[in-house]
Amino acid sequence: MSERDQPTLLLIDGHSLAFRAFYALPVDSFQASSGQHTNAIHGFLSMLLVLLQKEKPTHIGVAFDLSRASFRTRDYPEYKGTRSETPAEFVGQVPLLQDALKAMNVTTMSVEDFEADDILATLAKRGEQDGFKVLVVSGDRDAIQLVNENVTLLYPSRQGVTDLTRYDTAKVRERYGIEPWQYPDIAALVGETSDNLLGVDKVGEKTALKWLLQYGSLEEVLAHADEIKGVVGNNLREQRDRVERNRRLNRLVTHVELPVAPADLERKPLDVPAVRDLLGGLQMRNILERVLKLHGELGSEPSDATPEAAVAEEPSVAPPAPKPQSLRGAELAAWLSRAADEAPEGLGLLVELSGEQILGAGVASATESMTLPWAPGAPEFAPFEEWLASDAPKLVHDAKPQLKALTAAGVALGGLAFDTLVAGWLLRPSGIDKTLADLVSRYLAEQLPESDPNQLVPEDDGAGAATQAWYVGRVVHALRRVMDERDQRVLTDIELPTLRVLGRMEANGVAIDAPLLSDLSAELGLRIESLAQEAYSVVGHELNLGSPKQLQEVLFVELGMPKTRSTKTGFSTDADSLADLMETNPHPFVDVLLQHRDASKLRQIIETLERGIGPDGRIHTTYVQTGTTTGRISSNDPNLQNIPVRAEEGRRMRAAFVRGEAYETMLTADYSQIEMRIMAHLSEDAGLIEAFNAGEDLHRFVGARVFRVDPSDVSPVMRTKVKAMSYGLAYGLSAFGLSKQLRIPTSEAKQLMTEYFGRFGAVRDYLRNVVEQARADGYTETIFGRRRPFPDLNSPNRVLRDNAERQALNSPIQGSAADIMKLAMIRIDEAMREQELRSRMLLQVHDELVFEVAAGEWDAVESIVTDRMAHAALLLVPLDVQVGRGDNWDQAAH
DNA sequence: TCGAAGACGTA
DNA sequence: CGTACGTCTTCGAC
Repeated sequence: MSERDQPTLLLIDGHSLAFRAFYALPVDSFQASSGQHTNAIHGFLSMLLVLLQKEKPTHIGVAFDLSRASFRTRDYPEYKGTRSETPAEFVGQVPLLQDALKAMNVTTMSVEDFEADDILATLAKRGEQDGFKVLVVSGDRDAIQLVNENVTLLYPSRQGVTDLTRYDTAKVRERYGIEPWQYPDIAALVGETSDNLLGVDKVGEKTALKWLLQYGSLEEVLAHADEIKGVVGNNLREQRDRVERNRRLNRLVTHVELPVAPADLERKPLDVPAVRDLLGGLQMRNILERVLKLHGELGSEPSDATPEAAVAEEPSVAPPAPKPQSLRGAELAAWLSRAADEAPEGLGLLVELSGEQILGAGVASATESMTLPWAPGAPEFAPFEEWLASDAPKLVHDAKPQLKALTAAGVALGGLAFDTLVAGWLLRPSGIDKTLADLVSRYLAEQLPESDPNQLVPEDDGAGAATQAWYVGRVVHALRRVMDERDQRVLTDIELPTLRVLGRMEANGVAIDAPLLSDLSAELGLRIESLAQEAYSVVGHELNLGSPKQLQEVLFVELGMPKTRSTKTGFSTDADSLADLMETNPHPFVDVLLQHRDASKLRQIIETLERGIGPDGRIHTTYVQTGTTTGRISSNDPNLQNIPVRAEEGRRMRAAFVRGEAYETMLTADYSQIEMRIMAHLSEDAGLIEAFNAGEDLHRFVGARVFRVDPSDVSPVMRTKVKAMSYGLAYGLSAFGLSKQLRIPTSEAKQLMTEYFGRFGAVRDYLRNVVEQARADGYTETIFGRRRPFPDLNSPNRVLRDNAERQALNSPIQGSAADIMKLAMIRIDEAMREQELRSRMLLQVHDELVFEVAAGEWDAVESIVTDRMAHAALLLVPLDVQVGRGDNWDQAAH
């Protein structure tokens, strides 16, 4: 038989692969509307499909464990005893997976008293004898012993399931330095943690391999155990029982009695209706399509309809995009009215833009789409503008720029009912789904057709505006099925109204005193130049002060300074490290360098701001509503949320943010200690609640409790320490971190934390509880129901897990504060519009808002702002709002 | 030209 | 070995 004609037998350990899939794919993302989890099924079938395609096996079999009990557990009851309870979400998927395989006409089998790998071993051996090329897929390393010139093991990698490492004889030799059949000898000596098999103490792969190479086999190693010196030799002699037991248990059985022979496992065509029924019912559209596609490529089963026809009949398979129509005038009015009536859930809408310029629009229902070569004001599209302005629900992807363009063109947009970008972010705030195409692929398991940039709107047969609008509507449909009422409320009550407010703020912009900025920039330029010269003369040569690499050379080599904290590429030259250096080794170079850095940073910020000033003399930042994991808003292009404020020079920069000419003054309003207040609310800590209700200086109050003194006796040092501790709490600060920040010994930091938690115990309980709850739930939640998933809380990787714990601790606090600020903004905006004030909201910096106030409106604005901010949420402690007034941002902040 | 790393500004 | 961001510069890979 020629190589080409040799039949290939694919043997899979079903349980172990499905289990890998379960942990490789997020359980929450694969769920049918019934609540049935499908991630393991999905992952397993993905892997199977890849294998069918790549390996083209002629015969297939999948073996499952019947239960945990087997002849091995009778021999050694603790076998696999350390494995924790199988998650319920997984257990429920196994029978469904078996059904799916049955529908695909793939033989599955289980045998009482044996594990799946024994079945595979038996079939592999027979298959080899019968002339098959055998592929074994198993996540159990013991399967390595099966490898030989006719048998290859495919072993799943740590992360995915579709990523399989191919172990043939050569690969095993390369990886383990032995022949495959010797692997159980190594494993017997080393042990296998996952099977609860202890090996010989202090013996790892290296030692085991050395012995095997020296004596030739495990038997010989044991026979010569007396000759082996040292502690390991002793251990081997004392623990040879373990080795013998391990070797007994890890030998796979090749004589399991089976009802089938390899030849019976021939690949057969699918039972198409059964496959559709099962996978369709589980809403696994993507997998279903792939299965049917592969089936079609097999070209079998002539009795069934062609795959294309089958797709059209089956509603769970992607419908083709409707051909866009193009109507205008009365016909358009009639279409819109009928489509809107037929789709009470809303119509997809896309306003096509080039910058702020409107190029056209697309509208779509579930079955029809409309392309509009529309320019605002064109009479033949008047019905469209009326529909836009009406309350009729619109479904949009990334509505903010479209809303802004419409507003700028004098067109109103009413009834914004859904934004797929925002909703996608609410479900997965870690931010992987950024485009409509991402959402289409995740939630519809389809590909958004490529849009042709050269294509004009009317000829819309790719992803033009109409087709995109149609996809938006379908994504909304899919998203609504995965969103519960809580998700929907966050979207409707918080995010969509916030989107409108942000749009207005961006359009408003903030006026800049450009001459003030350029004066400051020039002054800084001079200072930077002279500081650089000074630095060069101190070290005796020129260098690039902005290059950490060159700085390291000068600091640690030329000047011989002690090494600082190490980084990936060497040693740190950051401000903290340099400050440490100044303590032990004061040197003029370090001092000059720090000043130079300071001035350069400031000038750099100024230059960025100057580039951002528009023709109207104002800076229009962009607020990114979907840019953070916690619910905060971010600002970019330019970022106006990191304008310096701490240093004196920074304040001069803020003084360049001024009221517009038509306005009387600026108003700033900020929440004081909002995160600590949220902490008080969430933890219900009596002491902290009292602190806020007492109305006394928070840190003085807390200091008095922690140091057991009278509030009037809290010294500035005590206050600083307590303040750092309080702020650090919400970040998961450790004693080490606290000691570093306060430059005090770790022991003192530890002591401080102990005292603090002794007095505010409910805070500690709360913080612990948040993490535990998140570990159990897989997510955290803010006061208003915004969720953030935390897949890493159960990670075996400690760094990942520790990071996730701190994030989980911080998220409800930062996120609730963000929610409160958004609600306040919505209500302020609403009240200002109701009262028809000309004053405008300009900036949001997380806990601060900046307004410009029109003449005569101060009292009204101040009262609205204070009231709406203070009452945005009802907590166990009051929300304190500080308001300031001035001609510019700096002045108004005091 | 791009991305990573380091640095640093804000809440 | 403290959360959440955005932007700049340098430097090495492409």
